[in-house]
Amino acid sequence: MPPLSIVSPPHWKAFSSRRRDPATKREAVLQTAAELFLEKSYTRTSMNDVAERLNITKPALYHYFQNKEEILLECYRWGSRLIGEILNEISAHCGSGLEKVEAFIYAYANVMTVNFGRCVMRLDEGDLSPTALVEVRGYKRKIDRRLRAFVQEGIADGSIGACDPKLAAFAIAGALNWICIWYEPEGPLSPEQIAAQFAHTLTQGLAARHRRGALWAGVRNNSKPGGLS
Amino acid sequence: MPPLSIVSPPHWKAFSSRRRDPATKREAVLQTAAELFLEKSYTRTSMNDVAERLNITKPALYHYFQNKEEILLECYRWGSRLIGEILNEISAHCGSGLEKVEAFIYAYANVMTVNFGRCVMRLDEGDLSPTALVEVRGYKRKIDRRLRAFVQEGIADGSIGACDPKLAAFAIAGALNWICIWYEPEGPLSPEQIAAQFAHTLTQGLAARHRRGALWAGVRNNSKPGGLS
Amino acid sequence: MPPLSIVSPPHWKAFSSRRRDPATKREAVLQTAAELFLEKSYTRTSMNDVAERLNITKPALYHYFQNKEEILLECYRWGSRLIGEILNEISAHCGSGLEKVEAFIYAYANVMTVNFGRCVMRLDEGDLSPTALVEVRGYKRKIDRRLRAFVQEGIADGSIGACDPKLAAFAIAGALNWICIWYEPEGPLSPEQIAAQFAHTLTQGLAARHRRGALWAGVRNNSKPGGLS
Amino acid sequence: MPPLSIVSPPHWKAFSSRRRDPATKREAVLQTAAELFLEKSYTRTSMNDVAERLNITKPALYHYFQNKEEILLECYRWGSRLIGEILNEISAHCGSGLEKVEAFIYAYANVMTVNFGRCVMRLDEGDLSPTALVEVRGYKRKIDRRLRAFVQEGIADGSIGACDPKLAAFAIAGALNWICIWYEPEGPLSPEQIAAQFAHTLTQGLAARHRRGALWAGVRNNSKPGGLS
DNA sequence: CATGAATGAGAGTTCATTCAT
DNA sequence: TATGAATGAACTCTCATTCAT
Repeated sequence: MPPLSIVSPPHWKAFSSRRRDPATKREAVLQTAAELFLEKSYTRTSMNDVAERLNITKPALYHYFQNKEEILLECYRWGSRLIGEILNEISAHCGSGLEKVEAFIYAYANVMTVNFGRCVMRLDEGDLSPTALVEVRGYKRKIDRRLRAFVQEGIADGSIGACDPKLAAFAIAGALNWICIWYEPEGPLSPEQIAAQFAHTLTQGLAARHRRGALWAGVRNNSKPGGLS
Repeated sequence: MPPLSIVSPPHWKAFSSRRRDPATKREAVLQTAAELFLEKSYTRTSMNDVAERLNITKPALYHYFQNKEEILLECYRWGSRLIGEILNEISAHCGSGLEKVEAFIYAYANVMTVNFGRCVMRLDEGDLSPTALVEVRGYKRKIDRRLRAFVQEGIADGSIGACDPKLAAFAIAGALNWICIWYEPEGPLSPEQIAAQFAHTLTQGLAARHRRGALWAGVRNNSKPGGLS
Repeated sequence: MPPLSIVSPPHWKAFSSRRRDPATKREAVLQTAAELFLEKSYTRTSMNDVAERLNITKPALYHYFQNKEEILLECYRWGSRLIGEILNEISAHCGSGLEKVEAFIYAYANVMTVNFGRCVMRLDEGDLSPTALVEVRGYKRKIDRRLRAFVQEGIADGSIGACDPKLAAFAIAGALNWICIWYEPEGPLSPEQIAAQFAHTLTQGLAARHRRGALWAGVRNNSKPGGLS
Repeated sequence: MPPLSIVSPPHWKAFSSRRRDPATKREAVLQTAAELFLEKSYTRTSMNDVAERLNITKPALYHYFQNKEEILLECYRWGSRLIGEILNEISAHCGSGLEKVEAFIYAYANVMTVNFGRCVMRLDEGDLSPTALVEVRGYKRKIDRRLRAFVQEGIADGSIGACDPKLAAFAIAGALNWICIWYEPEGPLSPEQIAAQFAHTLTQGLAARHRRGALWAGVRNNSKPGGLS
């Protein structure tokens, strides 16, 4: 849907006609809710807000979702599915561990600029009921595990230097997840720009790569942070 | 639990006697509130919750703070002060740009495991009033600017490879800020372990540095946090 | 109590059915609130009190009014409208300045025995927010100005003796406004009786008109309210 | 105390020295409270407000008064005493009923510009407990009865035209009591100006006295407050 | 005596949710 | 089917009043 990716119709249009696919309407609710949740947080978004933006009445929402939390949960599910698909594709197509990690960074950075993707990492898990929390934590753990597996692969095949895969994955995931907090759709940075530099910075590091031997080794030692509280 | 005896006394002890330093009590409120805000989020933490944990009544809190938001704002201020101090020390003592960034990562990772530090980055800005929001945004912008300045210094002095300093700072800050979301005080990872690997990973990158001697590999291995799940 | 059957039904009847003109319900709320505000003052009247008297729950009130103050403000508006209409009619129909003032006294005294009219002058302006206060002060000033204009007309056309119109208007308004403080609907004085004597006393004064012909005496006699306790 | 009538010392000075007549302090509390009650109403005046303006602590107030209501009640008593004295003086010294009424209007209008006097008529009786209410109502009734008696005297001695004394007293009292609502100490109207015109308007009426000689016109002119906007 | 600290009761308001039509 | 109306529970905050020192 290339043209739609630029200007998609407002979600409430899905409700303009009586005869409309209920699934479409459900999705419209979801899209609108995700929007609002990201704008104002789940707690500050009232069912009224959602209904208003869709030009429907509040109880109508309860036709499509049992309660507010189900809407939230569906946002998480939708976003997790998006991320899962990325991971599948990467697992299938890419080469070395480092290449997989790089591909992941690139693709994931893009997802973090999409509403449902942002929801997964930006919204507050604490708003979920215990049951739903378990489910969502499951999704997140799975993502983490798969990223970690890429890192481990890389260590094994020598494309990634020795390190603790868990912490490496946390560092990568953190940098990427934080995107969904500072990213602004209307801002100056395009998702691609972000993705590209992040892929580079996280894999190659900040340090200048001088064609160097032992000399630099000493410098690196010195650069170890000492004496900071 | 003898080892816990070095731990500071529970905050509510500050309220056990009527005549006691009000500043101590104020801080006790703040500490307890920060705890709860991190556990359950600001919105889900009621003034009653704070009062209960301190073994006082709700209105007593209003002796020390004008309203709930002031408590929140003070948490932000306290945390921002912590981070500001780190930055000052680094600016004063460190060498090259890369060294500053590394020192920053190390110190900042540690702050992200401390309640007030976590508050700054973990709590939802949206809970602040417009005025307070401006203030807090100011603190955050300042932190970002100073980190970015370190990166620029590094690029200038050749210790950091060419890159967009803004995005580099975002990557670093993201990885670090995310710590305050997954970090658990009782968990298996010590703040130092986290800090050490993050400092390495973010500056040197994941990618293996080829054509390197075994010596370095060993050193890196040693610095790796061991025994992580 | 057959004579009471002409009395309007209790306001809570408006809420007996779920589907009923919302405007009717809004007015019922207003009437009930005005009643209570006059009985117990605005501050001492809780939203619960209003709701209880209407046999509904507190939050239901918020369907019809945004907050407590809006209810208060609407009472002021309603009453001001009543008074404004009086003034319009008088401006249109009456003759000399003195006749206008007399007509005003008569009509106004009656309004001061009606709930909404009483609200305007009896309730405490200090309970209004600054914005609302400006609005209400505007209404009051307008009333004052128009009464003062009648007095000035009277001075100009010779029907009223020389005096400071501002103070004269204050005296008249004061006497009339005070009605809403001592008047009791169930009391022995009918609004008409009050209106009649006030119209006489304020225009003709207390002082006996000595050395006058029978003509004048008779007129005075006729205009005197008879049968007062 | 002529000099004090212009610039009396702030009431909190009574508390500046440890050794001070407790009665003086009590009165200072009363004066301050009356001030605040008139500025913001009894309900909106907190004990804190009173204490703050006196530069003392809240519980100190409870040394001089049992509770907030006692302060209010004392204001009523003080003011009622002032008014009672006026009435006594008039009863003793004046001549005809009309003269007494006129003297009353003059004196009473002045009292209505004094804090304690204003309290009696401006503050909301509803803030009093049932017992106190009975007491205050008693004071008010007494005032009303005495004014009414003057009117009756006037009717009997022919100085006042036939009318219902009760309603006449209400009209006069209303006009006068209302002063305490619109009067501003810093405003352009002096108490004397107000008193003078009110005395005239209420006794002579608004209506021009036709077929009268220049003598009367002149007198009326003199009594008119000049230079009012 | 005087004070800082604390409390209990109650206010207005919001909101997810569910009747009743 | 879909909606306007209604609810109950919860939360923040205020204030007169009273301990404890």
